[in-house]
Amino acid sequence: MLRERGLRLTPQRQLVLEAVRRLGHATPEQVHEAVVANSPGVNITTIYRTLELLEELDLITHVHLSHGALTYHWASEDQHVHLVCRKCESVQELDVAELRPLAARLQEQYGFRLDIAHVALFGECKECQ
Amino acid sequence: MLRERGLRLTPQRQLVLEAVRRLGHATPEQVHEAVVANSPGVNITTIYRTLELLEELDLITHVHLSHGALTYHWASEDQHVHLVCRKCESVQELDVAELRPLAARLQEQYGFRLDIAHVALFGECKECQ
DNA sequence: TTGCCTGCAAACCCTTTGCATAGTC
DNA sequence: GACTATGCAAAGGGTTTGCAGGCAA
Repeated sequence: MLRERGLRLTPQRQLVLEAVRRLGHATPEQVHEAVVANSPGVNITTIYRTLELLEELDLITHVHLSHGALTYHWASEDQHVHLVCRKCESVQELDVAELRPLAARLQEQYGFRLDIAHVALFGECKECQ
Repeated sequence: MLRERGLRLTPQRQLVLEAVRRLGHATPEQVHEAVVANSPGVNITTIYRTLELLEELDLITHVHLSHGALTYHWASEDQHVHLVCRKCESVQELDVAELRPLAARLQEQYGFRLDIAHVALFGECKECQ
């Protein structure tokens, strides 16, 4: 995919992609830690640039969990919605199917195409209530 | 309300509250601009501290629109959900009623109490599709 | 060899903290 | 007069940019 676009396949790019896939959900900093564990010296700047690139290629996506905390994950992984508790900060995953009715309604009524997997819903979890 | 809690009523606090109510949705920086327009010299630190305080008092709330951009708004205003277009960054408002079925379902099935007004949904708006 | 990628350092934005002073009660 | 709230300055976290050198093609 990279070469098709005239881009280059570098060790760093492979490492970042691998790390995201392995970690499941991870912030840029967590990806950095994981990459550095194998090959020290990789700069966090490269992590940011690579994450952005991989997202353009639709290999990964990101979601805003809270306070602007970005988490990236493998794009083809089972999609899910994130339920974020504002009290204990815990994150619960939810099958995207739960949002299908809403998505359909938004598309029909408002012409808005909901990016289901990009959604984070805030509230209060069972334990905190 | 402030005095009940042993807190003080200051011009700055009145100005911030007024600005939030008047602006509808505003980032801390926008609130700051609005306040400074009337009374220059009010520091942005005070804006942050006051916004936090007013939120504790349930006079205002905030929502994460994108990239960690906080926007505050008057708490008793008609509640609404935000539809954020990831392409053009536009924000559309949606009646919270649209999310009631989902909220009910989350409560029943997962014990998660959805904070409806705090939700921002990401996707692509009509124009960008 | 070409020119994209990287590492490094510094800048950047937004937000928070420490401290002395001002101002409310 | 007591003690909270403010302004100022500086630090902080996370992210982005500029630039010279390194490396894939």
